[in-house]
Amino acid sequence: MTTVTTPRGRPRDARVHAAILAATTELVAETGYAAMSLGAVAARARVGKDTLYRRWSGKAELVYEAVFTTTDTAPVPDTGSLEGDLAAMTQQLIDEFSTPAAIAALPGLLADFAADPDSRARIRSDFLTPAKERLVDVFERARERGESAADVDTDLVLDALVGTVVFRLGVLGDPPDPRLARSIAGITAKGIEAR
Amino acid sequence: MTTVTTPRGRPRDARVHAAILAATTELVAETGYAAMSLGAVAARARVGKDTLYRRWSGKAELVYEAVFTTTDTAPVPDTGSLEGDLAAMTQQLIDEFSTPAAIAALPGLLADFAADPDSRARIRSDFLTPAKERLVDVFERARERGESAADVDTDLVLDALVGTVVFRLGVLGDPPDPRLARSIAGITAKGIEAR
Amino acid sequence: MTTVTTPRGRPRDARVHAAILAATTELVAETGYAAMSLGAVAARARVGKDTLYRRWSGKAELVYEAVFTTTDTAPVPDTGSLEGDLAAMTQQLIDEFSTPAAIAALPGLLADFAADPDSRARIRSDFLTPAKERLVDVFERARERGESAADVDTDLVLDALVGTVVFRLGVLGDPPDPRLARSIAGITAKGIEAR
Amino acid sequence: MTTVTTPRGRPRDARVHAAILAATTELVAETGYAAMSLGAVAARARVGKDTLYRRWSGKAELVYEAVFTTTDTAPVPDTGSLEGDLAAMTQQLIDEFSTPAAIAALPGLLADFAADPDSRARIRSDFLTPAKERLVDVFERARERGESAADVDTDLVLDALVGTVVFRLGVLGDPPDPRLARSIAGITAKGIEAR
DNA sequence: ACTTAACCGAGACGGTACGTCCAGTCTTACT
DNA sequence: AGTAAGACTGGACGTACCGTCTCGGTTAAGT
Repeated sequence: MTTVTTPRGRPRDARVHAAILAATTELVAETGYAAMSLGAVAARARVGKDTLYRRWSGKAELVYEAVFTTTDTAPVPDTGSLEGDLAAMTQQLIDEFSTPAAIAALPGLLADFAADPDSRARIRSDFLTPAKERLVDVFERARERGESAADVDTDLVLDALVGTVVFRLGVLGDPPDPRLARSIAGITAKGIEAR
Repeated sequence: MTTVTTPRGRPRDARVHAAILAATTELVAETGYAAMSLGAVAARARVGKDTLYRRWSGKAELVYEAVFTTTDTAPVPDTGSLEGDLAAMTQQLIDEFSTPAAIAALPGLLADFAADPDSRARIRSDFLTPAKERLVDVFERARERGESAADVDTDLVLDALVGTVVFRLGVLGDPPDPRLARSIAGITAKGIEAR
Repeated sequence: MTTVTTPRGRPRDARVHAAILAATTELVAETGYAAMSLGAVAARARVGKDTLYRRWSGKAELVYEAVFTTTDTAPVPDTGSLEGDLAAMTQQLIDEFSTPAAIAALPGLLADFAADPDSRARIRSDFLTPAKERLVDVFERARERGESAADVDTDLVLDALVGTVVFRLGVLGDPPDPRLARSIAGITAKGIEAR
Repeated sequence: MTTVTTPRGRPRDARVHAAILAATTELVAETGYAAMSLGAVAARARVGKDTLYRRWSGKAELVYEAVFTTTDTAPVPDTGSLEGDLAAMTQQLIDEFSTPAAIAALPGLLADFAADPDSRARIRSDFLTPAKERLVDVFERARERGESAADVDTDLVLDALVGTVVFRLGVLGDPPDPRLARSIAGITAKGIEAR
């Protein structure tokens, strides 16, 4: 049972929250992650710096919330084949990482997260875990169809999908090729089935 | 024809060069990429800051030379199977990225490179191209053995190998699992062969 | 004729007033004038910051009321000699300025008042005027006794007494010497008489 | 014997020093002591903030050097009478404190110095001591002329002169009356002689 | 031997961002 | 309407780096 303490004092303004996130998304896309200062975000959002630090611990947390808060409403793909499902999931990943803000933010954001053990753990728990659950569903169905053996290393497959997409789009800056998802899924699915 | 201008004045001291690279490797491993300042490197190497900037354009270039200068003497693997060759190459990659300095440097270094179009191009030309040539050799031999079709997307395979390893070791900070190379190579090789 | 508007709503709580003044006196003595924030006063008095600003215009006004509200009940000294009367008045001044809170508050308070023309005028009208009236009485009696000529520059004498005491106790931080009042009064009285 | 260590590195630029002091004097006169920020000084002097903090520990030290660095070349007055000498010295004091920058700076500067024990000691040692030496000379001559007894409390007289002038000009903001020095000196001199 | 030009250590320089703190105002729910 | 709590804008603080510059002094190659 959670003790719900009645909040006291002036409640936080949701419009302020939204204005900050919007300013962050704009600025990171315009100037890049490293060149974006929190002072500039505050100025663009017409907000004091304190208001930023009251809600987020620093640049990384702020950008993470601003850029990667896909409510993830898309259903788990069910195309009837492992390869089709993997391609659909990879495409979802590419779509999420292909916005101008995401492309500009990704490498710097991951670098900042990687520099702190707690944040590193958050990548796994907050970002990868939901995707892994969807991937487990996909493999479960593939196993029922007899396409895949039971003991697939789901973590490795997920890390490979994410790592490949991040490296291509974020680090190398390649334009999002519409065939990319199918290519990746093709190799991966066949590699798993053939074991 | 390159005009070789005879250098005049005092020649650069090779010991200074080495001292800077050593200090860089130490500091990046101790404090991390972002927290490592060039002033600290200069102080540790007992060198003026100008001496750094005379030789490298900034932190990224310096760290790149200090950490990733594997003279790459290892021969192209030839184990007799595509899977074996891929596993050997992946292991070489993991070895290169598993030193304390490399793990600490990788995400921040890639972020800095990714932020500048010229540097981004250098990742392809300086770092990936040598690896790609080795990978082309491997695929060539596999094709001769009949393990693989002609039209393998070498770039994609390479990006996947590098991206996966970087994400695992650099971003997530996972300890280097001795079975990792085989796992990755297994899926990839079978995925390619099964096409 | 003053229009007495009947106050509407909840009347102000006198105990709140007292708690704020007490917290102010404590904090200014503990931390000094500049380091004392109104937020800290509010917290110590268990009061909202608005309650402070509703009653005082800022730090200077609040500290002034908290520290210098000697209801000045002491009678005008009448020792029978100019020197004795001046010594008594100077001692009253020293007593008022010698509390820990007053010593800590004085220089900063005067600086804040001095920075604003209106507040500067208030030093004369609110603080110096009552003292001047008492000093005029003293000189009046001295003149009747034949100790002093009619045209004494009362303002100058008062400014000299206050300025000297403030400089000694507040600025230089000298401990209050019990002979100080007599020394100052001695020179001043003889200087006036000898004209 | 003082060990003169050879200065290493780039020497400090005297023009930078002068530009900062000039900007400080201007700004403190324009905006007042409290409202003058070191950031504004740096901007006006076209200088980085670090350069300020490298030379001065804070606002108080900077303003002190900028405003109160009278090389004090004026000779010790020798008018032939104690009253005349005191009047001359008081006038020197008034002149030093009557510049726009000094008037604006004095109360806030004294408040900041008073808040720190070390700085408080510096008022005595750096500012008052030279004046005291001159005052001792004056009293010495007066004693030789038979105008004054031997045991004058020089510190008290000096504190009274300074305190009175500071209070009048700095705190109350009175315009510098040309008769002020004579009035103060008149009372003080007669008060001393009459003992 | 002497000149010349680049190298070198040290640290000052202009500039930008950091994260914290406070002032003074405003917005809730409660009394 | 007064009140406690605390969010809000705005701005100064003092620190840390960046990348450049300016010193005194060193080290070879070319004269």
